[in-house]
Amino acid sequence: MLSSSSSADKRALAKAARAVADPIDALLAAHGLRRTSAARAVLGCLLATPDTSYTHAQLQNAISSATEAPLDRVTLYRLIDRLTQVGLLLCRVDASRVRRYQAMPTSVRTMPHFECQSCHRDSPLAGALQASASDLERAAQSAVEALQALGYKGLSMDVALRGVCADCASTQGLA
Amino acid sequence: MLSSSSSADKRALAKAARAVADPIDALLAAHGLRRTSAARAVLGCLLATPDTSYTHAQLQNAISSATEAPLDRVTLYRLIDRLTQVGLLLCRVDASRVRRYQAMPTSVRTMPHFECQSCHRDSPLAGALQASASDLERAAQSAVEALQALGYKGLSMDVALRGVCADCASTQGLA
DNA sequence: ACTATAACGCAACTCAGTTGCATTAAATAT
DNA sequence: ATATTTAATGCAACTGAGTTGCGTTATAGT
Repeated sequence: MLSSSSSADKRALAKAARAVADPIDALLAAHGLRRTSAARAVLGCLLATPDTSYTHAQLQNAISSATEAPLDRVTLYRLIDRLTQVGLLLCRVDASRVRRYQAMPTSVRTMPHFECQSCHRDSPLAGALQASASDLERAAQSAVEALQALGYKGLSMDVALRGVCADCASTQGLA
Repeated sequence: MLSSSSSADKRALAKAARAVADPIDALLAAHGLRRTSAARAVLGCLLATPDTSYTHAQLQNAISSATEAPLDRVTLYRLIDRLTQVGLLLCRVDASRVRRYQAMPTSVRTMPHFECQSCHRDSPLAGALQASASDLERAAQSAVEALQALGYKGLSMDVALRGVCADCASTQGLA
C-alpha cells in the first residue's frame, strides 16, 4: 500500500504537502483553524515582522494594500480574536487604549518603559536607568519560567512605569 | 501690624485657614488648581479609598449619589485630566481598554498580575509564583528609586504577564 | 460530490472618550 | 468691596475602537 497511487491517495498527499510546505498553513492547521486567505495573510504579515505590533487599522491597511482582497473590518476583528485565543498572536492595550497585535514571540523579551501622565510620552528605560531595566528583565524572565513550568503557554510580559517625567515636573508646581 | 485686626486681615486669615484646614483644598491650591466643589468631591472620594481605582463611570456615579450635585460627564473627564496631569491621580488602562483612576499612592507598590488571552481572566501572581512576584517587586522598587533620583514624580508601576493560562492551554490543541 | 459548519461580509449598534462653544464662578487686580 | 480675568462648567454633537445579529460563502470531513 506504500506505492499504490490511487487518485484518493494522490489528493490526500497533495493536501498534506500543501499544509506542510507552507509553515503558515501548518500553524493554522495545528491550532485547529481553517486555512483561509485572510488567515494566511494576517498571520503571514505578522510572522514576517517579529517584535512589531500593529493596531487593527494598521493591519487592515497592510493586508488590503499588499494583497488584492480588501478584507472586512469585522472579519479581521474576529480573525484576530481566534488567532489570539489559540496563542498564535499576542495582544496588548497601549497607553492610548487601542489594542496592538503581534506574532507570539519565541523568546520572551521584556522592555520596561515609562509613560508620562502629563505629556503622554512613552519611552523605554535607557541611560542611567539601564541597570534597573536589566534587573527588571531578569526578574521578569524568572517569573515567566515559573509560569511555563506550570503549563502556561505563549507568555509575554509588559513592565510599565507611570508618573510625571522630570521635564513636566519642573515646569509645574509639583509638591 | 502684627496684631492689627482689620476686617480685611480677618477675611484673609479665614480664607487661609479654610485652605489649610481642609487638606484637599490645600492639595488643590498647591498644584495650581481651583477649589471647586467638583474637584473637592472627586479628590476627596479618591483619597478616601487609597489603592482603589475607579472608572470614569464609577466615579461619576459615586460622586452623584454621595453629593447632591449631578456633575457632568465631560466636566468629570476634564477634571480627571487636570488632576492626573499635576500628579494627584494615577491613571492606567485596564485589560478591557477602560481607564481606571486612583489617588496617587504615597508608597509605590507593584502588583504583578497575569492576563489570560483566551479566557480573559486577570489574576495576581500568587502561590508558587509568589517568589517571582517578590523579585519583580524588588526590581521595580529600585527602578522607581532611580527615576525619583532623576526628578520624576508621582511614580507607580504595572507589571503585566500575558499568555494562555494552564487551564486554557490544556483544553485547546496548543503546539 | 455532499454536507456540516467555520469563516465571511454587511449593517447597525455600543461605549469610552473628545471637541467646540456659550455660560458660570474662582482668583486676582483695582 | 467691586471689577476683571480666566479657569472651570455644562450641553450638544462627534469620533474611533470594538461588538452583535444575520444571511451568505467556502473549507473540512464524510
